[in-house]
Amino acid sequence: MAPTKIRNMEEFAAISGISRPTLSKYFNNPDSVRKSTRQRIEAALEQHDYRPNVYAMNQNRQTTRNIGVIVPNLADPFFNEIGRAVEVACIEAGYSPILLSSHGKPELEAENLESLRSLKPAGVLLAPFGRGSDRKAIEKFGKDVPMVLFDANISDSEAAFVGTDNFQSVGLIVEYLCRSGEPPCLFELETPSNPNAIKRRQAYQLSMEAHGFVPRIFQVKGSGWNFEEIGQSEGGALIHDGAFPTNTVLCSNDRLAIGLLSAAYKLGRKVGHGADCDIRIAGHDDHPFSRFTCPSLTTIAQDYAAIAERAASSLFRIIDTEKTHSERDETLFEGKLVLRDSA
Amino acid sequence: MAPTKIRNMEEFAAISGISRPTLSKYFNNPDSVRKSTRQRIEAALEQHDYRPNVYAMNQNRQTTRNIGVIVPNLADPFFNEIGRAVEVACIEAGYSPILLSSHGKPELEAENLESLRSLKPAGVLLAPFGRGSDRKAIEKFGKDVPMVLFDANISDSEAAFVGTDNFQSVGLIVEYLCRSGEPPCLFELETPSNPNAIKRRQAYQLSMEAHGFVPRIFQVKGSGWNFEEIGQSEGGALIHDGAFPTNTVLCSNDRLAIGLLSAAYKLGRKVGHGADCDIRIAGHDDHPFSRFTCPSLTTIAQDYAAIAERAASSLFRIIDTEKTHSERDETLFEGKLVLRDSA
DNA sequence: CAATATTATTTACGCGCGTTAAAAACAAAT
DNA sequence: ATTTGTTTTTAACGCGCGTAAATAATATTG
Repeated sequence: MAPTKIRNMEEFAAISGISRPTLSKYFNNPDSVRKSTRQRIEAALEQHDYRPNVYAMNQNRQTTRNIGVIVPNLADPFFNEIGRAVEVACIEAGYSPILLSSHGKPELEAENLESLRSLKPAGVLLAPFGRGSDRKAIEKFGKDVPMVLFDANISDSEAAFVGTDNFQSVGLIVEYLCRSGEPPCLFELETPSNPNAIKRRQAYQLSMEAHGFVPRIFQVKGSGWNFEEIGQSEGGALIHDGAFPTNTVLCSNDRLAIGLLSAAYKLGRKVGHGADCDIRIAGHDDHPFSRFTCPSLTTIAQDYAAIAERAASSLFRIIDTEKTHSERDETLFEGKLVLRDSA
Repeated sequence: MAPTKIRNMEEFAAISGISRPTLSKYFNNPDSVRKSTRQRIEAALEQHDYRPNVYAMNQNRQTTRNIGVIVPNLADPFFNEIGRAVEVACIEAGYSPILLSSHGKPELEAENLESLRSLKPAGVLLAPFGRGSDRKAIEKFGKDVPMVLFDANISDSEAAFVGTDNFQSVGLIVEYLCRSGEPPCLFELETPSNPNAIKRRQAYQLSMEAHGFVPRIFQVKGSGWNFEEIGQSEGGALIHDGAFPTNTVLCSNDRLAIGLLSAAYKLGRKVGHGADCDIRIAGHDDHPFSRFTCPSLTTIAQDYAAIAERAASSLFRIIDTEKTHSERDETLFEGKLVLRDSA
């Protein structure tokens, strides 16, 4: 704001009357200087608006204050929300998050990891694809950089993991569906792109057997991220053919359910738990749009906020203690049943 | 991949037999060295996998190969898609895009601009809030850094702009609705967060008058980005009260329409253009979910790809010619009518 | 007030690369 | 083979900051 433009820390030292090493300390951690000094610096800062050169700052550091956050697909509202929550947690802890999306392409995941490497991040929060992930690349990366996995786990990985307890959550909704009507069939992809899908299938089977019912699983062709499309076309075909042995369908995730709802509507089937309804449809994840589907979708809400918060704080702990892999810890949060109109 | 770890360009020069200045030239533009040299470098690169230190590279540069991309809200699928398209265009042109979301908060827009500034970007692609934007900050930024606006324009700005011709697109759908049934009312927010909404309202009025109908505009309370919620609650109230004078409602955007569809469903009104339908609902933007609503949504598709492509290439031209603001050019692409089941 | 602990200053080096100028090597063309 | 034009090498400086060691100044304590 002042007439004189400050070019570097040297000049700012001269104009503020504070030595450069002290300024350097201040910019790397304001609390590392005495209060009176801090106030003098901040006063000068308000008048001259100088900002240290980021590139020069980080060049000699072996590690920066950057935190890389990688999600498989930002276009998916689930990852959008959880990615955002993680970002906020990082900012609050004084780090600079860098949110990267792999846009549904597993090969981009490894690329993102590599491009993060050159940014010398203090740590990385990764929501891996699972199936499609380059496990070796991730494993290798985890050895060099503190890393916490979230949402999707990678078995036999040494990295910490934070996610939802699919056995608990699926158990919850299966129990509800069995109790309130006909036992559910499971509707999912033939080649699930997400390891959670595998856990959910197992959980469904276990849960059904626990209630004395025989599990009925319907796997449809299709891969990738266009779940709604697949749910609509393949799921619609199943409805049309009367393939489901009961009137209740549990979808592996909400996006499939949204497609299935759309198909049911097109076929003139009334969805819901009323006496006049033809079919019940439930999902998993509490997708932001699930409240606005027709009818609104009964589903399981994951605890986005808790997962993000915990993933971030786990990472910070690892960064601080420099113990890249202490005891392999795995934190699972419970899902909550969200009762709406579709089931 | 080789046993020896290369620490810096000096070492890579030694091991590859190429002088450091030549390597430096190569990394800044591979085409600036002779083909035979380039091949030697690339051969060495494959064996030793060395990557220049990004921070050291950029420290002495006044401008980098980074391109900042700022959108108001990545959680909105529209901005997600167009943001991604812009990213791809930048990568293909050899730049490193940095995609930032303001998360629906106008104040974050200015912050993002500031944090970009310290990254010394070669240019910035900005989709501004419009109404809520800090116009002065944007104007000032545009004087320092090459900038192209997209999606939403800022009047009396000197920056180039690329977007959709709302007059054309709204004219198109109004014409269709008038021709195929009762003339549409307009459903929108009282305080639109996006300048496109204002243009669309004007376009609606003009278009209705051109067809000899009197425009009927319904503005509901609510601001922010929870369009579906507002569409559902406020729009639902309007339907319930029989406030709409005709059976056709054009929504200012698809997300409002999705909320309105949800409300109509809850109220038991059949949406569509069939003889047995109670109401027609149309939107604007061709939201990714519009194909899966019940019924599927008739809307206007913006040409995402063209807008992104053009915004990026405009920016590159400005960067190359260093003429920050040549003739103020404004490029508008046409929207396409997407006929589905809702209207 | 003196003794001690904490914080700031001075001085100086190094990081990895951009960049330049002059010299050398190389390629193309007469 | 010589000239000319282009590319590479050599040598050297600087960027803005981190960081370390020694010294000086300032707080804290009894």
